[in-house]
Amino acid sequence: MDEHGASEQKTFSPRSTSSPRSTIKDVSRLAGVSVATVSKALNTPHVVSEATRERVLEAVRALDYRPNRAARGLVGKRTYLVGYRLPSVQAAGNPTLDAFLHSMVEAAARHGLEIVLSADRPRGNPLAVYEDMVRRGSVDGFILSETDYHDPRIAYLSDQGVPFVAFGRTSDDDTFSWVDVDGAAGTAAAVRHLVEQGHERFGLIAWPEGSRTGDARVSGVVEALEVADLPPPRIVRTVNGLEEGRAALRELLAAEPPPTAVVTVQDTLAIGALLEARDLGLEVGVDLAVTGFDDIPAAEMASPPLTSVRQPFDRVGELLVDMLARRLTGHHEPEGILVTPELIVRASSGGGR
Amino acid sequence: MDEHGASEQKTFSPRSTSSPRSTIKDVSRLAGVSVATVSKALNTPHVVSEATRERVLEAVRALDYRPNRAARGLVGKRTYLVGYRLPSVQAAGNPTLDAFLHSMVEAAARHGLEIVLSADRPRGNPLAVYEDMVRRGSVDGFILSETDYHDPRIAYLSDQGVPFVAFGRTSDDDTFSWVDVDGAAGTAAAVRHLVEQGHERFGLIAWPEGSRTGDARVSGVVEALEVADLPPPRIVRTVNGLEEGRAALRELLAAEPPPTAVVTVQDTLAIGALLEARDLGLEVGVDLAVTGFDDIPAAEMASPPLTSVRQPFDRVGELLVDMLARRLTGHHEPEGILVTPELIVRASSGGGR
DNA sequence: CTGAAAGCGCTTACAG
DNA sequence: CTGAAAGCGCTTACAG
Repeated sequence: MDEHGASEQKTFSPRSTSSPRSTIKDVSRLAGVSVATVSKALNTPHVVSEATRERVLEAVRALDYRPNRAARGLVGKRTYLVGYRLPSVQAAGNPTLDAFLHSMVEAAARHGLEIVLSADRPRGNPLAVYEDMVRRGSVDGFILSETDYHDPRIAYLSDQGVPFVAFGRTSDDDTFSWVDVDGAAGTAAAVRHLVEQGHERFGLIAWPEGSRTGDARVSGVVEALEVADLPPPRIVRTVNGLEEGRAALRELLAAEPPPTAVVTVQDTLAIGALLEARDLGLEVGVDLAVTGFDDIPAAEMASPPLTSVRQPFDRVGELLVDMLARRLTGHHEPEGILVTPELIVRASSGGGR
Repeated sequence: MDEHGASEQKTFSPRSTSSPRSTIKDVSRLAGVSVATVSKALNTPHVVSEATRERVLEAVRALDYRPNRAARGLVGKRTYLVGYRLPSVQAAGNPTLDAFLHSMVEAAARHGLEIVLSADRPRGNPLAVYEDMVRRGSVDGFILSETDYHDPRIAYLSDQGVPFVAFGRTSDDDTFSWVDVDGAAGTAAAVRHLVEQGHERFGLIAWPEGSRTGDARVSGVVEALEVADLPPPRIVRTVNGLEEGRAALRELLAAEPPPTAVVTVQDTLAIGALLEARDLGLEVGVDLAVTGFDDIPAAEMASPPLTSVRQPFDRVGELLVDMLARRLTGHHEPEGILVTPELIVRASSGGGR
């Protein structure tokens, strides 16, 4: 199936020249100075003479020396590692993990940090994985996502004095650093856009009450309609899923008179509504408007393409890492940054006379 | 927006009891033995007496002691860390990163390992990030994905004697350990399924020649048609994208007579074809069959739902980590595991009289 | 079976 | 400005 690589393979392995990694001792020997001086030339260059510094740097280059991570961490009490627990898979969607991870990893690299992954242990103490990393000193701090009301990780890490930053606030007087996406602003933008199209009767497909993220998205709809002096939305609450979206739409359309615009808190629900509307003989974007949230890849591929609210995950990841890097270098006052999502208008939100 | 968390926040921070992490010395003191004995009780329990072992374990429990990672790594020449470079974002799709990462992280945890992420540096030496980690000894080994013909990382790591395993073979006589998904088997299964439906004229939307993954998927189609004694597919080559899929379908349908079944090497292309077919007045699953590859979330949400080939990323991640863990504990013979993907049949592949 | 000692590769006071 | 020394928290020969 691929004869290409077969014969050339050897070309790439020019014998094991495997240079044993060089240590600070090798550098000191080659530069003719003590190891202490090498260390200083690298970490606090201003305390060594220029001549010395240059000879050291030259030796470093010649040997392709890089300080050993473990040794550096052991004496410096720093690992240059940041812990991040992957969101649970069933946290439906996570279409966004990709962009989020990338932005974190790249920002981390700029600070000389790396991201270490962990996963939730199936059932059992949700703190276990954090306790473990804290106690073995394997990271300098954490980035938290999926924070919710009363997140126990926040109490634990604060208590232990371990630096962390959170994607998501938990209350209005948070005493830790966070970055959050203004979900209410996102759904409010969708509502305003629909109102401009002439829509007056709104339906809302939402999650069950009690999740920080979901509650914010609902409040954005409710408040934007108040501002527009329109009646509140008819709300159907359900969990993520295509079938759930279909059922919710049916329920909304059963009202008399039925809504002409349906806002949803997540794209999968919106796409379910799209499919159901078509089966019902309605032309979405003409007879009925539908909007989603998250702008998952499927939104653009839907028919008609789905208007959705896109969260700037690439910025969020970077902001979080920058914030944590500040924390790790002494900056202690908590800070919070609220990021505004962007409404991506596509054909599904037309209609409304 | 969320008054819930505000007041209760304090409940979770019962004063900073921040126990300074205990060290092996604390344990040795509490257990009344030397630190060497503590280390042995933990690492080579059979060399200490049962009584001692128990007293040590008790002290460990009492102090919630965990060996410091950096110290352990420094002396043991092991970091218990595995490096993984994220696939480039533009590697369109990666709908699968999520499942893949999860399975790797969870498998790693079972081996006492953790995954450290890195990202490709924009332009520049693609090996730089690996060289850096190797030279600072920050990981025990690597997991490679997106391997392609003549992957320079393989030569570099082999040469340096750094353990690694690859998601993807590069040739037939690979001298390293790999796990690969049998892409040819995947598209062949799609073809057989379509043949069973009565299809005889096939179109294939593929990537440009020269990618390991793409070439395998094409060969699966070609070979399955040969076996079925049917004419070869008409092939249109293009890059990923909805518009690209639409254009490719138009090109295929321009043939005389046009194909009744279109196989694609990726779901986005397939969904583009689906949308174009509808615009052309064709009913997919009746007038024309279309299949995809990857089973991205959008496949299920398409209309009609898209028949697609699903790669078992959750298994792949685990297999890779298990393999690497074996390598790290002395097992040296290279091994290869070929995993078969699964055809997920949905409505888009109907028709064919 | 147990412990004293050396050492992993660094950094950081501390003298000079 | 430079270097000798101590020490970070472990593990691993080596004696006893």
